[in-house]
Amino acid sequence: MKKHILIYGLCGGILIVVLKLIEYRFLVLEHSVEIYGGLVAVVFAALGIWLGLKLTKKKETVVVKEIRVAAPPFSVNETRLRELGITRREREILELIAMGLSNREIAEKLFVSENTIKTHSSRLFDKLSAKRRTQAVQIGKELGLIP
Amino acid sequence: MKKHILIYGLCGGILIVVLKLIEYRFLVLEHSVEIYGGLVAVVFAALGIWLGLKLTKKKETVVVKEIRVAAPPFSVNETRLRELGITRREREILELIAMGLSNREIAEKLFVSENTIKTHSSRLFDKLSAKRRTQAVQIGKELGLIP
DNA sequence: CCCATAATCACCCGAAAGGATGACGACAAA
DNA sequence: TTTGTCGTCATCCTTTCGGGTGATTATGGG
Repeated sequence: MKKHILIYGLCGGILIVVLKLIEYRFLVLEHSVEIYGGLVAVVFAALGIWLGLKLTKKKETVVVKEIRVAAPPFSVNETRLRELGITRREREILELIAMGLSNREIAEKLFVSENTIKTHSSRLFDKLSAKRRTQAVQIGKELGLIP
Repeated sequence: MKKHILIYGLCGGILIVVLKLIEYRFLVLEHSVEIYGGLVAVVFAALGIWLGLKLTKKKETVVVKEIRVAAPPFSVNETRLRELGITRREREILELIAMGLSNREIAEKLFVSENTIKTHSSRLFDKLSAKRRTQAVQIGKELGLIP
């Protein structure tokens, strides 16, 4: 900032000197004072505008717009799955449970017996420390196991 | 914008006239030309700065920052609640079911009998066309009844 | 090839959930 | 005042869930 002011003053000084010289050598006219004033005015006005622009140039107003993303991308938390020792089949069944299917419906969907689903879900609940399927769903969502 | 330029020019003219008068009446000194030039310089520099600021004032650079919000604000879909004729109590119980609580736990939490919870949930499932509590949760989330 | 793991299935039993129905008091709207 | 909704509670009964235990079959890694 001080640099600007220095340059500014320097320009003024130089200008005055230059004008002085010009006045005494080439512009010895009738209205030299008016011309002189006009020139000074023009030059300093230009400098002022330039300075004004300089001063406000970097003042970008950062408007932070919070944009809600429509479809938050979901990816299965594989790490947590491994941590808890949950198998693919178990995770798959958790997903179907979250969709509101009964054990029988899941069994039919996967072409296996209902007992199989029961064992899978039992082990799943153990690993998730869940006592009910609704709780398993809630925990599963929290851990990023299901969308 | 044209108005600004007009004012600008007008100021210049008035200034010159004023300075002329001053020069011939009070400031008949040795370095009157320098003083005159200096005054003109100062005034026009000020005007230039002002003009520069004016010109760039509204040029705010809008930077759009996309921020993924951790907790998307949730508001209950009252309209859908009314459409389905779901009461406050029923919605409240749906929320507790979604949290993974059993009927007994909900009953204890709300200081009512377990039978009451069962009636509420039964009516709720009817209104949601759900056959199971897990399904009710899934539908409830889809309809924006619960977060 | 053998072993560990995953997936499959069965049976039993108790607990939880769900369906149907009836009832009662509070409270607000008509 | 009557009517309707809401919240409450109960009883009976069926279905679903969940725990426990045991067993068989693939399948892939060492």
